Amino acid sequence: MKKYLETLRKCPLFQQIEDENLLKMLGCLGAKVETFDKKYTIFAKGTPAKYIGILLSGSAQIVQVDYYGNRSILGSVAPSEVFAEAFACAGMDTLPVSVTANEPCEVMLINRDHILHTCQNHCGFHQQLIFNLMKDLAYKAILFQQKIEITSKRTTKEKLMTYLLLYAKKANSNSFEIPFDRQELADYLEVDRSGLSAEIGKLRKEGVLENHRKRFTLYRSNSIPTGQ
Amino acid sequence: MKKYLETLRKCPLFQQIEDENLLKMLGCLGAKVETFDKKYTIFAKGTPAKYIGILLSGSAQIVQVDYYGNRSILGSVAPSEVFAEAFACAGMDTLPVSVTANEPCEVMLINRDHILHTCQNHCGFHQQLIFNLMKDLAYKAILFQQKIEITSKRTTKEKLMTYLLLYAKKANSNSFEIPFDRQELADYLEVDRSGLSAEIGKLRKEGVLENHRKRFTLYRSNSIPTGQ
DNA sequence: ATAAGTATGTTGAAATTTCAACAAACGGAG
DNA sequence: CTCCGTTTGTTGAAATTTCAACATACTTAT
Repeated sequence: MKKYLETLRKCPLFQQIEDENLLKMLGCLGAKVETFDKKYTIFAKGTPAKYIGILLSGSAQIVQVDYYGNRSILGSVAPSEVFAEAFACAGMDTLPVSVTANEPCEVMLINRDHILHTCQNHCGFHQQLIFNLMKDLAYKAILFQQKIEITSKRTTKEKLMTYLLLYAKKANSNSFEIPFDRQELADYLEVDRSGLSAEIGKLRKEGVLENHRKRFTLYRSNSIPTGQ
Repeated sequence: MKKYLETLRKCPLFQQIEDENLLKMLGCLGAKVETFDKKYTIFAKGTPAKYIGILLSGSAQIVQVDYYGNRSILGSVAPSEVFAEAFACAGMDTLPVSVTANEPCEVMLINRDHILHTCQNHCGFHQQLIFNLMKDLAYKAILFQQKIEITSKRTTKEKLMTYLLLYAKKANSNSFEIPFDRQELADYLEVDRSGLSAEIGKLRKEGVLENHRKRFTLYRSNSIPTGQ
C-alpha cells in the first residue's frame, strides 16, 4: 500500500490522519486494490453497492444509462477522489449508476460495512474517518446540486455557459481544459452532441469564447451570471 | 422543546438517541425554534449557510431561482426532515438555494459549528449525531441523483412518467398524492407547465393514468421501466 | 351563495432540440 | 508520411418545447 500513500494522503477520507495510522487503518478496513483497463466497468449498475471506491490512478466517470440507451454522465472522477460512497453509505442494495474507467485505472475498494461498523480494535481514527466521510458526502451532494443548476437551464447555450462559467471559477482562470470530450460534455449537459457543437460554434463567432477540443477560453464572461 | 419530541424522534439526525439525551443534546447544540408564515423565506439564497434546519411542522421547498427568474424546485421538505445540511456541512459560505415555507412552518435551527465541533461536555451522543448526519447526507445525495435521473430524460412525457413511477414505488401503491401542484411539478421536472398539463391529458386519454389535481393513479405502469 | 382569486387545461405559433447523414479535422500506428 | 479510426463540425427536416393567451375548474372568504 505504501506506493499509493502520496495519493491516499490527498483523499478526503484520510485527512487529519497520520501516514502510519492510515496504513494501519487500511488493514483494519480490509482495503484492496484492483486495476481496470480503459473503457472497462469498475462498478456496474444493478450490482450490490457494497464497496466504496477510491481512485488511485487514471480517470473514471459516473454514468447513468436508461432503458432506451440514453447516457447521462453524473460526474468525472480524478485520482484521490472517492466514488460510489453515497450509494454504499445510504445502504442501497444495488447501484443505480455505473462507474467506468476512462483510462487504465487503479482503484482501492473498501467494504462499506467495515467503515460503518467500528472495528474491534477500537482504532481511534475511525471517528475521524466517519467525520471525513460526512464532509465528503456533503461535498458530493453539492456537486449534484451544481449539476442540477446547470442542467435546469432550458437551452443548450445556457447549459453550456453555466457549465463553462462554473468551471472557469473553479479553475480560477478564463482558460481551462474540461474533463469531457464533446460527446461526454453533451451527456453531462443532457443535450444533443451536434446541437452542442453548433452552439459552441455560434458563441465562438459571437466572440464569447475560443476553443480547441477540450480547451476553452472565455471572454466577456460577465454577461451571464452564475448565481453563486 | 418537549412538545416537539414526537417529531424530533423521527428525525434522521436523532436515531438511536434516547429522549432525555436528545433534549440534553439540543441544549448543547444551542437549538432554537422559529416560525414562518406561508410563502415566507426560511433560508435565502446568498445568505450564510450557517444553520441546519429541521422541519417541525408545515411543509417547505428547496428552490433555485436563476438570474432570469426561472424557478427550479430541488425537493420538498416534510416534518422531521432535515434541510440545508449539505451546504452547511460542506462549509459553503453562502447558500446556492432558498428554502421557502409552503404552509405555516415551525423550524428548528442548529448552528453547524455546534455540530461539527464536539462540545466541551464531551457528550457521548455527538458521535452518534455525526454518524446519523453522515447517513442523512448519503440519502440526500441519492435524492439529488434521483432528480437527475428524472430530469435527464429528454421529453416532458418521459420525465413525468419516470417521476410518477418512482413515486408510486416509494408510496408502494398505484394511487398516490404528489407533494406538488402543477406549476411546482413543472418546476421540479424542469419543463413548461402548460406542456406538462397537455402531456398529462394525453396519458389520461391513452389510459396510462387517471388524475385529479395532486392525486394520480397509474395503469399499465410496467410499460416504462424505472431503471432501479 | 356569490364573487374573486388561484390552479389547471387547451390551443396555435415561434423557438429550440433532436436526429440522421455527411464533411472536415485530428491523432495514432505502422 | 500515409492510412484509418475517432472526434468534431455542419446542415436541414422532423419532433418537441416554450410561450402567450384564454377557457374552465376549483377554493376561499365574505
